[in-house]
Amino acid sequence: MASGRKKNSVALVDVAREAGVSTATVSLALQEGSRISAETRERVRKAVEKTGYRYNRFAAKLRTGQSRTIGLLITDISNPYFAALASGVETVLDAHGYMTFLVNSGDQSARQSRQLSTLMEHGVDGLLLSPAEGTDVHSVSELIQSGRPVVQVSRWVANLPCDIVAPDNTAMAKELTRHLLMLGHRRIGFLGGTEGRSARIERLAGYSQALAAAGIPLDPALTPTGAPTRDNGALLLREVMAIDNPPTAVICYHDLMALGALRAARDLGLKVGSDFAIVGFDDITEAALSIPSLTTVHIDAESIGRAAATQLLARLDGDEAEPRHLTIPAHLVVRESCGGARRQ
Amino acid sequence: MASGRKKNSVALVDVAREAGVSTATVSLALQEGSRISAETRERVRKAVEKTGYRYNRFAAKLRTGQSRTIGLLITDISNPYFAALASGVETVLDAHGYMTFLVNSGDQSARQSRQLSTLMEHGVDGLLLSPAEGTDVHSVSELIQSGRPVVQVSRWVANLPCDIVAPDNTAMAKELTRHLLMLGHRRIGFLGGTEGRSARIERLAGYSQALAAAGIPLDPALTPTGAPTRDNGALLLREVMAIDNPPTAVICYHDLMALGALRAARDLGLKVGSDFAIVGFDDITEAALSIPSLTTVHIDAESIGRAAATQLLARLDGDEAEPRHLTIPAHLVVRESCGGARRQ
DNA sequence: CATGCCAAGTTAATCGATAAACGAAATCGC
DNA sequence: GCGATTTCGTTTATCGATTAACTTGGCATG
Repeated sequence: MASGRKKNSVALVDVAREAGVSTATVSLALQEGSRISAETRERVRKAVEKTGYRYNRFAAKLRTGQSRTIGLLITDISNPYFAALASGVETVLDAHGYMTFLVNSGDQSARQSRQLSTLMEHGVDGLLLSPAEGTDVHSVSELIQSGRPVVQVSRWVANLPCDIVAPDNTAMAKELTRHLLMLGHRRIGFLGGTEGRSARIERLAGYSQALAAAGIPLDPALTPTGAPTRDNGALLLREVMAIDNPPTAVICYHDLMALGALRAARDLGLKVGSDFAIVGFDDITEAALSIPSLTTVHIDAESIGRAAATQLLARLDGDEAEPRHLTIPAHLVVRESCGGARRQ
Repeated sequence: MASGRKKNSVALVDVAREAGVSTATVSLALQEGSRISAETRERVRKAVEKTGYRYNRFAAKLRTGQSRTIGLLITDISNPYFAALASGVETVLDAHGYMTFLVNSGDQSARQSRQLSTLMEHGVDGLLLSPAEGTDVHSVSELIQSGRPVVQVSRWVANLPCDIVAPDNTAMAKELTRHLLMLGHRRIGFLGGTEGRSARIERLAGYSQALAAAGIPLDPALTPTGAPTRDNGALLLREVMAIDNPPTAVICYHDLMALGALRAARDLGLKVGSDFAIVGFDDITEAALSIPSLTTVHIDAESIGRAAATQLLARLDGDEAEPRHLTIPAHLVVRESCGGARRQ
């Protein structure tokens, strides 16, 4: 078929030959708003059709330095929250002709560093990062210094000159805690999340503020840390229920942990929804369907993903303003697991 | 810092200058087992270190035609089954130096076609595909004809010259049905999955075989189709329960639908686990945790992902054998939702 | 000593798209 | 009518890594 070329792929030069113009003309004709007559442009279009030409992004990248590719590095793909977030990101980027490299660090910082390095090698134009526990700031700032915009999503580490898009954790935790206080609870626990993780710090802050406002002292025994997994939710609940003066309500770091805690509560014989309250964060699909259904904070992961992607696109478009910290609103969803007034 | 070059990136030529050798030497030194002395190789290694050189895969791709990138195109990222599958794929490919483009078609074939095209443009070396409903065979075979190996995962469409890695749907559906028969059920439904979808066809086949063996005729009213979503699980259960002679047990296309059906059953006042049986496929995490917990077929999505990735790597390595259909074993997990013997 | 051979490196062409710089024809202004 | 400007296109260098083909020096062999 193709004349005497070795590769089976059709290149710009083949289209040019077919259309009887130079490769430069073809290249220009394929870009919007360039100085090529409508007539020639049409001829090129036909030649492209006829030859079955396919754009070679690699060659273009080599020349222009743009890959139209971005990296989305998250910590846990099996968490529906991140699945939704990824879906939001993809929607926006896809609409702007960008391709997304979705990478899963499994919350391991060493793995994350390797992945960052690979992403750079693959020439991503920018990065959306939900940093892993113990993230090495250096490996990220190397990326930033190479001129590629980075946006931290959902979680963040300090001291990085980049945008942040995250839910308003502190405010929501405060509201959630106040709700429990209003229901009569006085011993309220806060379970899980890793020490030093931004989301835990912020949520714990909101929790503390609400307690302080109610004149209740903080009790460290009620706020154990733990990696954010379902199993740990169960584990930490057993832990706080074993202390001398156990809580009557617990706020879990997120829904996945809350669902684990729910399961453990059932095994412990606690009547969640009447004797005992368990609440979470995120409002993943399962939260509405569990028994009892989970009171939680609805965080629209999909729209956080969209917002983060939009922000990244703005940066790629040349927005040079100071790093922004975007806060995405969330709202309380009261369901069964927090019960009515506490039975005493 | 860098002498007089425009781009801030360090290229092979910079390393060569630093090490006092030619770019060819540097390139060769960086590849295993090439004819470069240990001494020179060491010098190059130091120069790489010193200059902060980073491999440019785009330039390499342009020359060699290899991107060390593969596409993983799935239908529903929010289904934990696919999340696990993706995780398995990534593990294997990552270990072999490949990067994964994870793309989510949302089960829309038009979107999938566009995404396939984009993936080609981005020069993926191969593709792992879980085809969307109504997949356009042509768009996939174009990819295959361009010489890139494709492996269909979990689901498949016919008439494509490529490998298939999928669970043994027929055998497992047969076993599941037999289990329900053994428990005394005679009216058994099969809910959902889209008409023509491979997994539905296979599972329905196993179901039919088991019924036939028990001398029970097929009743089309008991096997409604429907897109595989949680909501449809609920919908279809209501549908079959409204017919004249409703079933006493239903097999759902997969766990997500089964969980939807479970919810609907509760609303309908059915006592799942004693009066009524609901079973699924996949054994997603939630299946073990629902109330009642779900009897299902454990399909290890992660290992299917690993197997598929391994198969793809073999093809990329030059394996030219005839297309294979790999069947991954699965096993029945009996939990609460199928009950003991049926109350009559 | 001439010849062949090997080991270690180098030269230079190549992959495919882009865009700066240039050229040529057409149109305009006065 | 003549220089100036606009319009549409082409020529060509470039991005960075790879590798076939070639050079060079060292060593062995007859």
